[in-house]
Amino acid sequence: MLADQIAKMIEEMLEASGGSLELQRNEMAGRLGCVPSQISYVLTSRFTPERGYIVESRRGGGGCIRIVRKQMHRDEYLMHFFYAIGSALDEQEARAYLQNLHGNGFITDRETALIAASLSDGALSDVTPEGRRVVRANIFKHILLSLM
Amino acid sequence: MLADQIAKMIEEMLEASGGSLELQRNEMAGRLGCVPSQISYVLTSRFTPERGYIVESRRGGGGCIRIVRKQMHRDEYLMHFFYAIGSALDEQEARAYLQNLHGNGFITDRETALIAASLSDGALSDVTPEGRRVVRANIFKHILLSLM
DNA sequence: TTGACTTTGACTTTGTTTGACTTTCGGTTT
DNA sequence: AAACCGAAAGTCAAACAAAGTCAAAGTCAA
Repeated sequence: MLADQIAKMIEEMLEASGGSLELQRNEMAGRLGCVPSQISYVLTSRFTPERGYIVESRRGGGGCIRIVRKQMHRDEYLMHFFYAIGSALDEQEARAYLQNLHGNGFITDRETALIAASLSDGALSDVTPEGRRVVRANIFKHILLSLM
Repeated sequence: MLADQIAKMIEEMLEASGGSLELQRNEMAGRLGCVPSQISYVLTSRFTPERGYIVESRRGGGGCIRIVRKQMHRDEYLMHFFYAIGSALDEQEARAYLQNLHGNGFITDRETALIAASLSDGALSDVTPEGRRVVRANIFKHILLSLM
């Protein structure tokens, strides 16, 4: 399957470059003989935060896509959290996780306060109460990845 | 990319001169082999107040452009931020502010990465694109509060 | 045969580069 | 002075160069 080939190729490039790389969507699509949006598809379906990847991009002339692989096995503890969080989370649960992280020395005082602030109901007051729990889980997971 | 090269060059000149400098648009464009308005473009797209720069200029014979990197003091700085962020914010703007905070030593590397992660489009992907900008501004403001 | 996953391409959004035209400033000429 | 001139910088829209989005169509396994 096309998508798998592309994923494999990106994986190899990541390997060769030690975990992070920049590519140009159009250029890559040209080399592979596929439409550019196929690259986008592969990135959104395979290189997700859940699987430990961070993808950023820039449009316009000279634009590009940056892919970073986070070392999962590096810290099983954080990964454990990552999975424990699941897809939704309320403020109390989030605080509990934070306490735990803090207590084990993964994050500083300031970082704890800062993360608590960004996950608070107040900060997310523009999201519906139901969506809020989902958004909170997502933010938390992105933060965990950034700490690895 | 041309714009990035120019930005880098100006950045270096600022560094070498300790934070402020004067340049001539036409003369600089000549040296770089680009049209003068490219310099203007770089200045308006990169050397913005959000990123902590002040740009002034004088037209006419002997005219020039003056660029100053400003560093404010903590209190007024954070106040200013609150105003500046407003009620909605896209990811690019958020990054610019973050870069500014980091550059002035208000937040560490880790904190910068962590906040960037929590404000990223990825982290907020469950919110509609429009709502996202509002939520992002709100989170950012809560984070700033937690830093005071 | 249905439902999840893939593939494609038309259309949108964002960012860059260029050049023609305008405005402003300082000096010179009347 | 007032008018004029040339040397800056400013403005703006068009052309170009990416990446993003989305829905329709295709594929395949259960």
